[in-house]
Amino acid sequence: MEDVAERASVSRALVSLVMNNSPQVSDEKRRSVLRAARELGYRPNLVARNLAQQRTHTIGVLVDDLRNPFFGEVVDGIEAEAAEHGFRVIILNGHRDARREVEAIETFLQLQVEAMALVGPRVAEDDLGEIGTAAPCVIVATGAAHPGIDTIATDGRRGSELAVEHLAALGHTRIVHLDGGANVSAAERRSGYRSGMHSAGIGHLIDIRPAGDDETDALAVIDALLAESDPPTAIFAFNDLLAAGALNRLDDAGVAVPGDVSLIGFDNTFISALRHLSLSTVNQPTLAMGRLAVETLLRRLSDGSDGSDGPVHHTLQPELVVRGTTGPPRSAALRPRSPAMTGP
Amino acid sequence: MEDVAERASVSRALVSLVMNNSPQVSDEKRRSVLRAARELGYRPNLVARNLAQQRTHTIGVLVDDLRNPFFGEVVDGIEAEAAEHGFRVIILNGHRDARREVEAIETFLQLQVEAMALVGPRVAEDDLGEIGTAAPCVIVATGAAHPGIDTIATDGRRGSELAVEHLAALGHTRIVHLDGGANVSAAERRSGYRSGMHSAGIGHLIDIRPAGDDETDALAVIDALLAESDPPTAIFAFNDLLAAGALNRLDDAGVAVPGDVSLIGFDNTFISALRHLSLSTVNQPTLAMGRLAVETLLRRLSDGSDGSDGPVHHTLQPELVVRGTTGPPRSAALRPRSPAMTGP
DNA sequence: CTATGGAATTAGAGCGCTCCAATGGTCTAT
DNA sequence: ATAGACCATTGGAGCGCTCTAATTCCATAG
Repeated sequence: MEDVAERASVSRALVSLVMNNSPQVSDEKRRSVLRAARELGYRPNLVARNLAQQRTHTIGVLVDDLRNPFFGEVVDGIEAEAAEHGFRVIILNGHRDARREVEAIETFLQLQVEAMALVGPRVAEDDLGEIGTAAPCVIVATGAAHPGIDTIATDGRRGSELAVEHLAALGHTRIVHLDGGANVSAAERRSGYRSGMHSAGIGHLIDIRPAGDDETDALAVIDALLAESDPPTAIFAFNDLLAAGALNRLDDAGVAVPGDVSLIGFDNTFISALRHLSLSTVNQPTLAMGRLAVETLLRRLSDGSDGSDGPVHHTLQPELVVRGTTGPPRSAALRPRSPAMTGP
Repeated sequence: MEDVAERASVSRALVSLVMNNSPQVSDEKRRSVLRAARELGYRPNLVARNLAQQRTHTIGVLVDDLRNPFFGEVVDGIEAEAAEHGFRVIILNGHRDARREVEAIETFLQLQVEAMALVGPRVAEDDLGEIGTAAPCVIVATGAAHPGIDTIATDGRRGSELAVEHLAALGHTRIVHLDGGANVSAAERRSGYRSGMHSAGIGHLIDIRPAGDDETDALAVIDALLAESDPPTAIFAFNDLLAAGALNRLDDAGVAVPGDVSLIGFDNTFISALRHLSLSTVNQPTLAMGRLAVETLLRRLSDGSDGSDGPVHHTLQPELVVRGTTGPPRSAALRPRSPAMTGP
């Protein structure tokens, strides 16, 4: 910068003004500074600028798992909205691990991000402690597990109800829920499953199996289900990945979907749309969630409020997406020579 | 920091030493500084540290598309290796757009990253210009399109040959290649397809159709192929996503895979492993590529060499992954009443 | 009792930039 | 002619930290 100033025979301050394209520099000087900068290959040092300005114009985005396309879509929304407001986004990977998430958040704070969006975090509110309030922070896509922090979520309860209603309307009664296990959104979706079952008048058939949130988590549960004397006619899985895993296993076992068993997931990831899976599922408006997350953060930023005075919870509406893995129940039990159905 | 120093009644310099856990501070002082820091909720300011140190210990990773799980896996490898060497990784999203990639790289440089890994970039070497050499830079997963820069790639030519050999061994001769179009790796895979066809003695049947690198890019091409009087018996797609799109469309049209048409992709993304797709494909060792990328960067960093003195090209070996979408050719043409095969 | 060395600590300059207050210059109104 | 207003420009302090060289302190040797 020194050099640029000298070459353009102006002061460092003037170079700074040009670099921030301030309106109050003469065209002549501006041109000469820009030329000098180009000739010297000058590139402003953001580290120094951030320090001097005491601002970074940066939002930190923590992504639970870079391999899950669902999160990628949310991040797209975040980036779009952030860019429109002159914010940069840097992404850190949580690797599906609460401990690494906390480390990442700590890194964000040390890097002086102005706000943070945690996308699908696994860390519990308690473990977040002071760290989550050191900068405006919003939690995206994790449901109602963080009452004390701003959140953007799809109504997981309602989404589950939609799934169950759909299956019940098709005539299913023996509907099993593959539970998300340790995943933070699991409780909400589970409760939606419960209430859906009750509203459909089949509350006594509620059947919840702990599974997880990854393809591999489905294998053992499906094996166990198929080994039972009278397996369910429908399965509602915690998310698409789990459903995909379940589909694999059912296929292995020669069970037809939806002929023998109906299957529905959650998230409407692009994989569920692949024709050969053609998974019925529940859509989350990912892009809107991302944008809303940034809006919320920017509001906190301009308010100067830190969220301790009443957090904001945005809940978006899920949508049922019916594809090819749900259909009417089979008329006989899977194993030969068992009664057709157990429902009332 | 000032406050911490005062509270522990030591100098700022000593606090700095403690924060960087230098061995040459007495246990007594160290403890008292750490306590003061904890009590005040002190968090070192990395921006200031980076400026003072003239180092950031940061590697910038540019990802072509966050929604493609293939890239997520490469990044996992990069992060693992970087962490082992005390480097932080920050990720920027290229959004499948060369212009935004250049912007992202510019941002990295301004943020003073010490090195950059470009994962699956779309930007051509020429457009990179000076920008790519302002810091050590390695290009991952984009094949041989960047002769002047360090690269880590799977041998796309060999991979394509494997795919074609596999199809030829099954008895296919009318093998069409769905080309990656503007994607930088396209040329290499195309040339592998060519040489594979020649080695199989069916060079005269080479048939390349421009497509793209996304699911949606397959639709029109498949429609066109099916409308022809004698469609191919096998399709080799540029990547898994494209293959998945092709599979969708073939399915729509009631064409059996692999009964009527065999299909093979490239990348071995986790989606290809989903049982219901069960896509035959070519594996790239993603994790190893990520780690190797960081190794290469670190070597440049310690050498002080900037790559202009002979870039390094690492080429890893692809592997054929045979799943359920490839099989022997159909014995009759797809349309009734056409001759069975056109091969020699 | 002083010299010597080593370990622990500190003062202070400096990293590259921004931003406030101050400067000089030009123009208009009195 | 002079005061005031207004604009482009600049000097210099300061952002929070590190790092070198200097200083202090203590133990040991001469």
